[in-house]
Amino acid sequence: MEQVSIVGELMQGKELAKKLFEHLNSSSSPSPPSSSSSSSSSSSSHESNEALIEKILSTYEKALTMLNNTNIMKDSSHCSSSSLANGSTKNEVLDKEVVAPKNKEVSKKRKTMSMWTKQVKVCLGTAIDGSMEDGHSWRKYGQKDILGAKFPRGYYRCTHKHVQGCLATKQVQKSDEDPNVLQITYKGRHTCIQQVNNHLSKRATTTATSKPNMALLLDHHHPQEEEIKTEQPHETILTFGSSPSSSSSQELEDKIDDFDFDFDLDIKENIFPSFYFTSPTIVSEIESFSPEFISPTTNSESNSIFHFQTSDSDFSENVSAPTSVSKSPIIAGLDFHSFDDKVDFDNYFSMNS
DNA sequence: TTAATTTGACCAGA
DNA sequence: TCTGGTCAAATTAA
Repeated sequence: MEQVSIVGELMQGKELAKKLFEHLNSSSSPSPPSSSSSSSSSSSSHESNEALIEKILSTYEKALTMLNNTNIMKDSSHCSSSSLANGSTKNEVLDKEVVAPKNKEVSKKRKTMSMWTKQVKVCLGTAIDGSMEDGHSWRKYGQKDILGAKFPRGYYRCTHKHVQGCLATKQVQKSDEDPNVLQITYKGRHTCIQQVNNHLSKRATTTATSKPNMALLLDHHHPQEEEIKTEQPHETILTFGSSPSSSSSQELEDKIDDFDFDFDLDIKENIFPSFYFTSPTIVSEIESFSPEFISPTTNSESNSIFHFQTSDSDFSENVSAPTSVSKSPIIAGLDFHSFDDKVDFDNYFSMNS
């Protein structure tokens, strides 16, 4: 039914990505542009790149919207206690993206904020302090006893809120049923530049030390970041994307610069880095297409998450850190690489309203 | 001294 | 009026 058109959209996206890749290669000067000076390239080239990016996003959005339409709340019940690969961490992912995004407008103050929740299983004694590493620095700004809940809810905002106007917040609350489970609800997206730079610098390191993509698959198992890096509302799709809150041309330009930098690191060297979905709904939907469509993870314990690739666990917010290592699958013959953390398919999928 | 956390008060939506 | 979310002063930690 819709699968054909979804695949078609994805194929189109791939073609556009190829074009963009070629475009970037052809337009790159002998000396690679720095992240801060990449915007100095010809404006026409820049514009066409932008147009390509928009097309790519459009195709992916269509595909994901189709997926979304055919897969609403398919699974929210399974709760695999997937162990971490190295077993050295104190935290453990219980489930990811357990709750579908709640796009209800919570209040006037945050009426445009998308929400999504994850559950994280923690060891006894782990405080409900929201300090579990998820790639962001959070500052607690409040705590409330919630009616009907055994445990108080902690409110956290991005540390860079005041400096950079980052509006990302999260709420951390122990589950009533299982105090070992933290329910973390994220709201808003990170717009803090430091966050982006962290991605890039970390990934730059990774890329420099691990040549092929496959190398990225197997490395970087940061215990504290095992848990989850899951984000973001749909407006995050690209870091330079269509966030309503980051619509200024300067921001856009900055982010495009970041994007260029990404290509320097990732595309020019190796094609696109891979991505992986974190939402079980996406995974199950894709898997339902065809057994051959995706080669599922071989990890038997991680049945709730399908990772297209585990790569740099420092992808921070945009991707969910894997609980286990899985190989990079080939989707319908596509070498389905994407723009790394710049493209958040998961959010795209889950946050489309 | 600076940054982070705590906690009571305030605000807005239901 | 109740409740959840946020603010901001006081407190604590680094």
